[in-house]
Amino acid sequence: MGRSPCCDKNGLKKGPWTQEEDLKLMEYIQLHGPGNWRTLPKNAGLQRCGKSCRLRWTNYLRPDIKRGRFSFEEEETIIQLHSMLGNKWSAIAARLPGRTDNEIKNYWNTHIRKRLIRNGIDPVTHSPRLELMDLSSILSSAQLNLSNLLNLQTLVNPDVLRLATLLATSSNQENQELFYNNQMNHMNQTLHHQLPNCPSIQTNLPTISQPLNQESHSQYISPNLVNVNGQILDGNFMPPCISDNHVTLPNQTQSDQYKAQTSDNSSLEPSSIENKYNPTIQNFNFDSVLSTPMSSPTPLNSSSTLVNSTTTEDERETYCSMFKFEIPESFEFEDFML
DNA sequence: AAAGTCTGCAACCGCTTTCTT
DNA sequence: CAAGAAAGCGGTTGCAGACTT
Repeated sequence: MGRSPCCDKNGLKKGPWTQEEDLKLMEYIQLHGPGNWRTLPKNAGLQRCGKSCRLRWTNYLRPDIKRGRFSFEEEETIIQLHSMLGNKWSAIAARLPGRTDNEIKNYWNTHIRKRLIRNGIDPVTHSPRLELMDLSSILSSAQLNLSNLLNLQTLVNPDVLRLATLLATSSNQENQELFYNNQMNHMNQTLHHQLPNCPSIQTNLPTISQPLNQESHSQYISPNLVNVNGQILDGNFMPPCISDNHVTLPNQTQSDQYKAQTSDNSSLEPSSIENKYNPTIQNFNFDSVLSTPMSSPTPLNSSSTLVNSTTTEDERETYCSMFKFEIPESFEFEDFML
């Protein structure tokens, strides 16, 4: 037969914990340690069920809990892990010392999720969704703020980067360099976060002398793995060419160019921006480019098979290209997954 | 200043997995 | 091996405080 019931639910207290209850629970755990939640409430003199005690301890009273705002690095880690693990909050929390699954879940739902949607990123698949994009917020800041959007997302999902490269056909060298260096710095940061011992990437800025057609685009941003100082990396990035107030789409005539007046668009209503720029976006066939055989990992959802020790070579490559770093052969996914 | 709305988060609920007998 | 309880987990709710009208 099984165990006896953990607690009689009748007459047990629910709702917010009082200071006195917290004190009782902490004192008891300091003396006896956590665990055996079934008998703990009775022994500690609490009118709560064991489940409630466990939750209170793990989410609030534990001494190693880090409170306060999430740092940029923590946010970035959450986004990366979520793109890989989905809503596996406990697995994500295991990678963020001092943070609880509940806290991460709340933070995701109240902050990160909303911001991704605002930036046109589907929070479930981490893929770009133009219909979700808040054009006004993107266009209203200086330099189109495109690099900010991309900084956060390109290392999560290459499709976003590919969208950026679609916008990268002017020949403004200064902006090419700016964006390229920005991307490089961010890539190195993320790389070192994942692989602390990996040397920094240093490559020369490729020169784009004229707008790329789709064929050369595919060639240019194909998922070639490049060997950088002995590390195999996905070389799938290139600098978009964004001039001060124009972004030129490939295969577009001058009249179709996506003109964004960065100096005055802050005064535009979202609807007027949409009306002004939608024709260009609609005319351009994103689907045809996105369906070209580039690095496009299958979007993960919560039911997707997670990386494990039986992960195939192809799957490894997929995850590599997703995050732009190599997963060494010796890497034990099972350890990672806890 | 009051009422209504929004936001953040602690805690609960119910389902699944793990463990014990 | 089966039954049933404990533990774990993710989704949801309810409330307090902040913000807006």
